[in-house]
Amino acid sequence: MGVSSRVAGAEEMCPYRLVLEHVTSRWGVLVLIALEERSYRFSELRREIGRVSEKMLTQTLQTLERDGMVHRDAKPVIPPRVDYSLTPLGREAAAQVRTLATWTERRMDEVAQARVKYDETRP
Amino acid sequence: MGVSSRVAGAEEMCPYRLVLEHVTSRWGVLVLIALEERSYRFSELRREIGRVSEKMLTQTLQTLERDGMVHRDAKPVIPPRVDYSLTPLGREAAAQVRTLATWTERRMDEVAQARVKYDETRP
DNA sequence: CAGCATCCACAAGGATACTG
DNA sequence: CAGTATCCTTGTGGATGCTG
Repeated sequence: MGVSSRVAGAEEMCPYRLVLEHVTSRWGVLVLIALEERSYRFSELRREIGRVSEKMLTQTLQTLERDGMVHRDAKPVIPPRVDYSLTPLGREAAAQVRTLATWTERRMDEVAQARVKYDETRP
Repeated sequence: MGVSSRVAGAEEMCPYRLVLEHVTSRWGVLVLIALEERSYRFSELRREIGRVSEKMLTQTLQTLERDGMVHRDAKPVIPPRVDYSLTPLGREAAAQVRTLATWTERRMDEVAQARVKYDETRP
């Protein structure tokens, strides 16, 4: 997910698929779910999510801000303070994503069972 | 999305996040949505989705099969015939993913507007 | 603190050729 | 037809160093 919203093959893809990918991307999901609870400062969010490089968090936040999902509030103070929160649109997205994430979590043992079956029938 | 379910950094990730990524992956989404309507043969599905490399489709199908979302029915005939369909678990996943996709599609003009605003306030 | 710019390694993913 | 195997290009994303 690039700053200018580039993804492999992005050019020939219908626009909504692009937004879908932003929202369901690796860090997109986590950012949305985190911000659904409350607003976060940059490095606060970084710690909350864990193991995100600064670069990826920045890119993710910018992409989601550009898509109108995230609101960025930069306070003109020193040292800089920037708060991130969800827009109403982002809030809807977050709810959907969280639903999917929760569903996945709750179905994990079914998945695990399926994997065992799959694996034991081949080398 | 690799055959053995590898993703960058997969090792240090909680397992459910991995499944979530399979389901929301580029081709995963499209496969699930397509198979929700009806079952497909391999190359039928390839045409339906469009611009998937054979390799990616194979990988995606195998991963989703291993996760217990997709059922693979290989008929022992010549020429080979393989039908793919959704399992009950896959059906649930597909419904969620489709909901999210539909939501995204319907919100596209809000996103578009947000982008214009975002873009016009910077070089 | 909150970023941006750069470099770099590795993995995703496409193209091609081949097989059961 | 439905894949597998291989090569090769591209992009993703981490690490580092610098700035307002």
